[in-house]
Amino acid sequence: MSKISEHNRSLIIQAASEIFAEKGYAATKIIDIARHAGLPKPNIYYYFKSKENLYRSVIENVIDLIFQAELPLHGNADPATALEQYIYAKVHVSRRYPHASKVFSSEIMHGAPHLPEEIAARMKQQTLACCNKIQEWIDAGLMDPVDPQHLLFTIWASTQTYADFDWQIAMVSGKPEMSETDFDIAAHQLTQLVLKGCGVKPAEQVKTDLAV
Amino acid sequence: MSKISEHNRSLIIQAASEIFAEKGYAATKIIDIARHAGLPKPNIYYYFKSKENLYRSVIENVIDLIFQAELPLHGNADPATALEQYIYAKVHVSRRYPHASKVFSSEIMHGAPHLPEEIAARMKQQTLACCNKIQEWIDAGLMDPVDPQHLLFTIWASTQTYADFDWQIAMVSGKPEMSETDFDIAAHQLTQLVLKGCGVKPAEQVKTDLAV
DNA sequence: TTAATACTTAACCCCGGAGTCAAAAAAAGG
DNA sequence: CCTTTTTTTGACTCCGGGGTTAAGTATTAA
Repeated sequence: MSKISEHNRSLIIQAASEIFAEKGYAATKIIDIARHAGLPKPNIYYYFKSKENLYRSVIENVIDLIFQAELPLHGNADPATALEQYIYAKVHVSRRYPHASKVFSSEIMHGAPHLPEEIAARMKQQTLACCNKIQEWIDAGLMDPVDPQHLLFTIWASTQTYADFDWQIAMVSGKPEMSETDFDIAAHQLTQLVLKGCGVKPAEQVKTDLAV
Repeated sequence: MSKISEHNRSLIIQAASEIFAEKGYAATKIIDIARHAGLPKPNIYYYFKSKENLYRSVIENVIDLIFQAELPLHGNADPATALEQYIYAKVHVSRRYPHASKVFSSEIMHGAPHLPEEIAARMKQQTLACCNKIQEWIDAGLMDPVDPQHLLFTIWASTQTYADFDWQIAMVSGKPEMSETDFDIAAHQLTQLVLKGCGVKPAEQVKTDLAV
């Protein structure tokens, strides 16, 4: 794949992400993506054979970002640290890649008609791993016996909301868009809510316990 | 407005809600709504002049339901009771009117292009009232000093997620759909998370305090 | 019973957006 | 250089879905 091809492909994916996020799949016109990428329409068809195909490429791109954010829950950190990092990672995705978040949400909301089976399987499996990790913490007495799945749903929803419902947040708060600090405050407050709400022992406490 | 007109209108609104929720505005075909309502296509245009107009009617319908759920925060109950009822009301909307929830979310996610200015204003004003109420509780020492707006965002997101992301929840949990009990568990756990996470004093405590 | 109004229906129009194509231009390769 | 491959471009086709029309059939009102 030549330099120019690679460059144009990423230009198009980027533009497509934005337009798909803004309008949704059906309302998106290829020509709008083309204009936004500064290329003539047939180029889109040259690099990606169809609208459907382009959309799938965008989805794959987006999924990678989402999956990246799951990493903090797969290390060996204590629950307080892991959950804090997890929430920050999730909020970070909403801040840094709002388009990706919206495309993903939109896709899921409409029953994931374009999501490859294989990706769904990976999602399920990864979620299971997260639930197991949380269950371990519960069994070890490091936090209250909550339902891990519902806890995840709450974290997912609360963190993605800052990208997906940015319009509502802007309207309600009166600010046209959230600052870096606003995102940090949001992540911090959600972390506190989760840690305190689930009775998670602070990190030092855990170390001490294990040392004894 | 005759009996038959009223009946058909509500048939159409109902069918339209479902299809709009399932597919989104642009991907929805009027003929699908017609079929789903058991009526010929031109009837849709007879009762609602255009797709846009029908969609706006659906939105108004939907907004009413959403606004209904805000009521618990406007009474004089103590925070523990009010928040519990609020969360249950929100979850109830997701369970009972999943289509409404999705239509609303989809609309907001794409920048609310069809939402009348007047409704946005009501939303803002009502949110402000909720924030004030929470701030009062904080000032009265009935809960931790959290940011009321972010708390609301968390509650909105976490409750709506059960309607909006039902596909993901079904996939992850392995159950094709959530039972009544599942919804109750979800509402209960979220309530606990919020109450404990925000250090809300239990209802009895509040009464005692005021009595002293 | 009749006139007016409300509702239904089949057949139609039309536009916009997905997708194509063939020829030109530019890059790469020898 | 000339040849081959990649990329660009404007001008096209085609069709699906929004919206219309005009003629019909029920309902209502008096």
